[in-house]
Amino acid sequence: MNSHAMNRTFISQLGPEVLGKAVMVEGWVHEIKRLKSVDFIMIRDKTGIAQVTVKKDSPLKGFNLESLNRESVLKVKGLVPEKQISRNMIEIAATDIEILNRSAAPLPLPVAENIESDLETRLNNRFLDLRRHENYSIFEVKSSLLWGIRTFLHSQGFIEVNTPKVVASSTEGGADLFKVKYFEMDAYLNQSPQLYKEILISSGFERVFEVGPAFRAEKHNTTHHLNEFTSVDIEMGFSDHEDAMLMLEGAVKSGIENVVKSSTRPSTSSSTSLNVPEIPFPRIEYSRCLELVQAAGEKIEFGSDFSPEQLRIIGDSYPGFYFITKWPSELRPFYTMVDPDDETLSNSFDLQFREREITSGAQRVHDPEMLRNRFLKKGLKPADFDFYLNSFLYGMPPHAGWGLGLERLTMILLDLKNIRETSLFPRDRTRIVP
RNA sequence: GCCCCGAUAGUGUAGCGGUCUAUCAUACGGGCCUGUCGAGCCCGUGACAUGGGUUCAAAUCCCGUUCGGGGCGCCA
Repeated sequence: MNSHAMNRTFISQLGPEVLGKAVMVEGWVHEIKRLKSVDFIMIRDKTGIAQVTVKKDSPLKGFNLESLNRESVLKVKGLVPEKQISRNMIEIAATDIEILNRSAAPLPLPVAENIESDLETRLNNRFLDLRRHENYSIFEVKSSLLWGIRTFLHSQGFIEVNTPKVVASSTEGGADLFKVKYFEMDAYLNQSPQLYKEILISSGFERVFEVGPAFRAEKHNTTHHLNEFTSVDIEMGFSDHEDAMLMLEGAVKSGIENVVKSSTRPSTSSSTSLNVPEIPFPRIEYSRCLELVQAAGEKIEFGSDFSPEQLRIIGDSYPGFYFITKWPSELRPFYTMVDPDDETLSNSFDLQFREREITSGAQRVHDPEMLRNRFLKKGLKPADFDFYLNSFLYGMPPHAGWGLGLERLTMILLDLKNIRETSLFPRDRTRIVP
């Protein structure tokens, strides 16, 4: 830290102990109020808002209040008066104001006003939108959440890895991939680190996790899908789906604990779900969910996925986090282990929060012959996946893992209506800028 | 990909055939004002996405285009 930063005080740190003392704060002009005998400048940094007062008779060099716009960047030195007149924020009597940079006016988006703008307008001017504390706090929560998950996984002997996002072939065959030019070759943006983290299990890493982008070229248009999202993935050797579920609920609990502990309280409307959940989460078998949904009068047969409406029915019975386990084999990707007791089922699970899916996981197939057959059954060419299959030929341990959508989890914790709010610069069907 | 819906000042909105030289709030510019704190008061600037059509008359009705929203499918 340099001497400049050391002189600066964050606004939230201006407490009773600074009364009568000289301070220096830096930030943006939140609001200006000019009265006859005194001018007020609300200054905002990422921690809070303070009121800078300038008496009309106080000569401030290099300072021209008349031409000062909102959102200009200031460095203010001043005295914090013993006698505070301001009712809801700390007051600083300015002795020196330096305009570090000016803002243009009018703003394309209100920062200080309580006017709701369309998400479209907000995203087009995201840099300004994020100056609002309630929006910043979403990313504070997301960061704390991830930190808590990372801490937990480290405590369980996982190491964090990074695998390629530019790949030659599809992971699961199903989801659409973004095609990119890679010199003279065709390549794709990876939809999941699945194959690579499994290879690392063959490499003897035993426990790995990765936090990285995943790309899905699906033309969905919903409030809970992004074409680029942050996937938290784990894979663990000598383990099955039960082990993976233990890790998952532990990680989620640890993440939320960290949010509750460290957040400066999200100012988002309703953060009712921000209680540390009890573990273990309920484990509900797919067949049980099927009964539940059928009992509610829905038409669904074994082998079908649940519609949003049907997930709502299940969610009503299990408010909070719960696992749906033992999914039909045919609904799962080729690398999913079948249930040895019932070939039609798989050792798989989804983590749900009410009607929302957050995580998908399973024990994986580790027998190369079985894997080859699964490829064929799903209509995939094993030859395209030699780089992956080869790692199964020379000693691949049984293993399991999961992938968690970080934006989904953040959205759920903060009860946000649109997943785009949880991505700094979301990529959806039509948006690649900014 | 399918099905609904929408587009009015910087921002968010009202208006849904003539009374629209278009409402309100806020921002912005100017002025006033016991230190304001969701400040207040006065004045001002500023908009009907786009092309065609119907009509004596279109922000308003119809069609196309562009852009956007929601739901479904698929998934994390």
